[in-house]
Amino acid sequence: MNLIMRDTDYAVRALCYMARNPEQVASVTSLGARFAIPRQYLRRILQTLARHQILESSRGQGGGFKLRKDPSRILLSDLMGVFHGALDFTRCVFRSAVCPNQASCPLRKTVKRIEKNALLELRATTIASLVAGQPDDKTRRKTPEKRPAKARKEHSARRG
Amino acid sequence: MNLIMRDTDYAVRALCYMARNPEQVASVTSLGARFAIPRQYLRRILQTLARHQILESSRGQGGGFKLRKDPSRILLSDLMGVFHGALDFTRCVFRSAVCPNQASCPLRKTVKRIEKNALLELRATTIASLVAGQPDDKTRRKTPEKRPAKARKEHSARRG
DNA sequence: TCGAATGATACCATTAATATATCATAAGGG
DNA sequence: CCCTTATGATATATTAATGGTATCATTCGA
Repeated sequence: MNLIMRDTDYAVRALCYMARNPEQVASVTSLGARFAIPRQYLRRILQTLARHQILESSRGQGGGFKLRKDPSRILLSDLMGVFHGALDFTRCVFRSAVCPNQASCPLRKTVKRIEKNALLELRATTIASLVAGQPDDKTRRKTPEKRPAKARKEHSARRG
Repeated sequence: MNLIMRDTDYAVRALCYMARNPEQVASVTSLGARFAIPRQYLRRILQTLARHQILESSRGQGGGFKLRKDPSRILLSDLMGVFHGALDFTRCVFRSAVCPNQASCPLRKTVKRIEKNALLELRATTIASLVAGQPDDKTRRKTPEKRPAKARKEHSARRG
């Protein structure tokens, strides 16, 4: 019952960073180290975002990614859509074979109402709004830079 | 991205039926046939509900299940909790190892807000309210009884 | 030309979802 | 009394989704 998946979450972090550092071309290696995200996984994520015109990429030495779209036009709902398709709380369960009276089914109506409200909020949340809601990078600098870029992913406490 | 899982959905159907037929002791076989739900799966579901004091069971010939709790006190959120634990849209993703600034993280706040609203609706939805929202069994009898109780589950069009 | 970077994509491991199967026990009916 | 129909408990199987890794090709700057 997870609303935001890991890939979406990782994407958000990387995008927020890029929004706060718009001039910089950020490489997967540096971003992965900074946020402790597995390199190859993050790489696939950013490549996907580039294919969707959200990022632009440059190859070769000194290459990496930067924003192509304005942060205020990158909706959380878009990102979820990129990685998992459009939000659909009723996928499968209410498919016609199982639930023949789709139109009237009150359970479906309830779920659809919840979904609609969730979608409104997800569309109102953008990279820009997330960055704005966050303390500025310079003000809260406690551990970020001194984290030894070691990606402690292995102990990956699931269900923690 | 499914809010209601199959087991919860199956449980809702069985419970709604029992709410509409309070005197009847319903066997897994009859319910499974009526709603085209796999027998053994439904059985495990109802056994779980019995363990949670939502149903009472009787064994042997003529046995089966009936409601123990009043339909208006069986919340949709409860059922989800029985099968999948309490609703938690932020499970795992925001665990501390990955998201160190849990308190301030604006993404987390957004998700928590969505979750809170969803929970309000899920708690407002009961077996009683679902039954009330549904046309009475006798009035809408179009296909229900003539469905040949054959459980067309195999073609199970996933992602449909 | 070397090395650091992405593009594309195939592969792998774990977990969750969705069942199915089985052994034991209980209870009613002939 | 035993057969059939039930549930109680639980182990096993199957499939898809999730999270992550590896690799080959290409690009580009020093």
